[in-house]
Amino acid sequence: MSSISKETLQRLPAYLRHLKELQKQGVENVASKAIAKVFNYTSVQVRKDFASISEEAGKPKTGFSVNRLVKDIAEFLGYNNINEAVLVGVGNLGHALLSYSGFKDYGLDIVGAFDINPNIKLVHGHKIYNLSKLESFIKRFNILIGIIAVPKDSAQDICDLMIGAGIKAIWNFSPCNLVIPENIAIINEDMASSLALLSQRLSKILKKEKNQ
Amino acid sequence: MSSISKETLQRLPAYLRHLKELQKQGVENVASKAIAKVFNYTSVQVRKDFASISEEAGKPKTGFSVNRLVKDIAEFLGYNNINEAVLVGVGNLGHALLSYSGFKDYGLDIVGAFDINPNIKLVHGHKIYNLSKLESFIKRFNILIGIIAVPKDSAQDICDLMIGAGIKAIWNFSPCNLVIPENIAIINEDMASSLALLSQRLSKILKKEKNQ
DNA sequence: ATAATATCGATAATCGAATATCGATAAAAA
DNA sequence: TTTTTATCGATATTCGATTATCGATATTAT
Repeated sequence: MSSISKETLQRLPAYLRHLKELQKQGVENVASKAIAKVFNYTSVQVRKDFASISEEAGKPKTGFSVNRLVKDIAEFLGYNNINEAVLVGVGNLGHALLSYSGFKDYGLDIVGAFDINPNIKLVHGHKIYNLSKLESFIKRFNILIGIIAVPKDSAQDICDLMIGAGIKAIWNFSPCNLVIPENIAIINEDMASSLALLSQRLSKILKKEKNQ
Repeated sequence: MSSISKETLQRLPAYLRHLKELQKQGVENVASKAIAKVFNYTSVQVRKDFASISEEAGKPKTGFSVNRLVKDIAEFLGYNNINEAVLVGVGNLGHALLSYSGFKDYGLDIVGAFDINPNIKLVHGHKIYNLSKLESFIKRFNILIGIIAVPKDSAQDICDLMIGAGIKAIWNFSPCNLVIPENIAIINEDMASSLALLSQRLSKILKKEKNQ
């Protein structure tokens, strides 16, 4: 069935952002070519991406309905049915995550935040619970998503604790490789990996400029 | 020449982390199969990745020298010659980035932090400059990397300012699509994109469990 | 009404990355 | 010393994603 490619899936949120911007500007229709230009893709790719998530076809000479695309992408990404998540680790990064108001737009709601340090009480409207409450909280509210923002040395312990309590998907912000069973989803937010890519591209650009 | 694939490049930092861990444990040699198991790759992939960045071959029955791999990967990723960067936006996310001590290990040094709000003075040992100083700072110290951690509405302005001053690579943490000329490198740290992937994997897992 | 044009969808071709295969070889066991 | 075994590198294959091509069609212009 709806077997969408990983690559397409990852482009969708960016499309959506852009399309919402167009919507705000009152644009009603948009050609794949115009969108392709913004993102530096080919128009074929944009059309294929759209085709894989929307029933509505684009019209020759007119393009795609912006409203319809916004609706279909948001629907596909599940931005309408909110997922609840717990966050563990309310250090600098945890603070940043808790203060980010955009998650709800992406269908994510951090309903519980935990830290081993009981001094912290309230961060951006989120009450901070002691780590000892994590397990029962996850079980009681049947939470499926866990966000890890603790120092790397405790990340694996927190991960195990989460999985033991019933968490099925982990969003890991700690710079470490977590070992997990195979029926658990994980995304590592790996800054080192991004940075490697950026550095390489920078080198290429500098080399190019030199040779000109 | 050394045309390494994007995918390989992005796996390297994780390998390095793991290999350093092995090094700490006193492990001298490691088989590609053992590493593959940790990351859920095939051993062939691990070997190909290593082959693309190291001259040293692995030995049958023994595997690869951990020390040598650590040396070669770190060298390849440029973790020895540090890149200097400026950061703009010292809100919650900016705080988190400034407080992260790991960047230097990845060859990145945030040498200047800027904010439009002149009340902030010092964050984790970094003096915060007024945004008005950004351009001259970049020019004076010949900074090539700019980190954007401002609200999305001002991100494009900051981006333009950076590029105008000579920045060649942008690490964007704002949830928006920046428009840039083609001789500039950019990486978008797009949480919505990661989240989309995580949600999809979670759905798949839940569906699987239901059908069992 | 007819012709020109922009855009589409579907199919085919290309490209790049992951995986499988297999002969070679270093170390360990017999 | 000979055999077995774990592991490797190189090559071939498969797979998945991107890009190119082309005929069809809605709109606009003549």
